[in-house]
Amino acid sequence: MKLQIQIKMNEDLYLRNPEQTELGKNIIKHGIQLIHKMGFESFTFKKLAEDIGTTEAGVYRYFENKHRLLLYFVTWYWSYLEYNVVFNINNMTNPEEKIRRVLDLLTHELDDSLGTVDFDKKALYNIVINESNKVYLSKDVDENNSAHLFKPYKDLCARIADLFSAYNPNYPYARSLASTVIEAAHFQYFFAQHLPRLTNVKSKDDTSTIIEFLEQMVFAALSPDGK
Amino acid sequence: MKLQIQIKMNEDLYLRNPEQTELGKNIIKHGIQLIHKMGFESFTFKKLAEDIGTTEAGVYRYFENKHRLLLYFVTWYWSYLEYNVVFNINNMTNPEEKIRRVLDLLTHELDDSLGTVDFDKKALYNIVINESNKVYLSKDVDENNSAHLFKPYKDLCARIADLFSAYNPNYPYARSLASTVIEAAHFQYFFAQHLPRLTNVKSKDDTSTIIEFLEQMVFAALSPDGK
DNA sequence: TTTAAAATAGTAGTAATACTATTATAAATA
DNA sequence: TATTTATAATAGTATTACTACTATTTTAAA
Repeated sequence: MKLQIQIKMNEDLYLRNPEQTELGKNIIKHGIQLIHKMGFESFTFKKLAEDIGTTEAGVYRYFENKHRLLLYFVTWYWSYLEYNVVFNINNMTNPEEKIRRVLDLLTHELDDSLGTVDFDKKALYNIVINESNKVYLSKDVDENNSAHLFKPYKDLCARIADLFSAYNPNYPYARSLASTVIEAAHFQYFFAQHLPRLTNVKSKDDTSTIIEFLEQMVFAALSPDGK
Repeated sequence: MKLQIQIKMNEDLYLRNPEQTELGKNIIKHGIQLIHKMGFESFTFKKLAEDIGTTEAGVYRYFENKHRLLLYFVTWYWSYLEYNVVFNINNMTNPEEKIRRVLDLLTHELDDSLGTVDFDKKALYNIVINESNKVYLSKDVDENNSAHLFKPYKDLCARIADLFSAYNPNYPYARSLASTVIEAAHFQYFFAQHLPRLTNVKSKDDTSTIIEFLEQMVFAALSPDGK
């Protein structure tokens, strides 16, 4: 049995819920493909509209601008990942095992174990790697943050930080380590692909090295006798 | 005695060397101020030209586009930082002490110990924090990389990785740790300022926590008995 | 069953951005 | 002094990021 995944999105992310109409679903589906293919900077609502077979104004009725659409995608990923983390470690008792599983989830494309969606998860993972930082590295971080648009990212980070604290209650930088690990997982993948001198990861498919690097770093940092 | 700092920049970064004319120097000086004030997305050559008192075309004669100008600034920072690292650890013998000094340099605004420049170093540091990732998170990474435009970043990373390897020759992820630490230093600063739930750093002036976090992480990871 | 109002979609704009081509002016050299 | 040569300013264009308005369809009330 396969479930259809439904993630409740913050209503401030969109002007009209894209999940409720055919056009809306097409905006999501084709939007992910197009941003993935041409990169966020070259992506425009006009190109998206042409791709779908609607008008530019049609897209604008769903999303305020392309930044909001990107934020919608990235937020979906964060939410899905947190849900995936919770679901995966649910039946585990060993804190170390939980952390290993989380690092595993962070470095892999989203799998379909929880259910299916009607867009390209691989493309979405690539968007997260290449573009996700841009959603908060902007002049309206504070405004967006006040509107709780980054809540899923902060929840994910807090959840991982809690695992670190459970493993070693005396470790004082759980949140910093969590955000560092999330970002590093993505950056190491990107560097392996484009700037290999910045990493020991051999290729973009070499997820095992990313995991080994992160595991060694995390458990060393969390070690009670860590200097 | 104060020296005037001169950093040799890759000639592919600009159309005409901005250091050789008054207008060029103004583009650098006012460009840094403007990007810092309004953020890279809102920044345009037209606004810069108006600010300086020249024309848009005048700016275009020096830089191909605003991305290249940003890359020029970020590259200057990387080059200066590497020079600063070399200069600072030059007379040190203890590998641990060297690493501590590097982490210190990474988390602080550029100081004037090496000499003076005629632009706002504080503003440049903020640009690096807020915008530097955008120079490589773009569709033309590979092209820019082929033109050696990221060499200073890679050199800086290699230099830090070498210090890690000197401290522990058996550590297998020196490069990954170096790039992670560089990025983390900047991200933790940004998170403290805008998304505090993602960090244990209390405020943007709380550099000591950033340093303590990074030091603990680095030395734990590099520890020979690290699990 | 007609009619009005509400929702949705399409057309046609505008201001700003990111440039480029052309013309004008100043400086340097023959 | 004439003439290249270098540099700067003017005036464009195509594209982007929207918005206002009009047309059409759907829904609901009379």
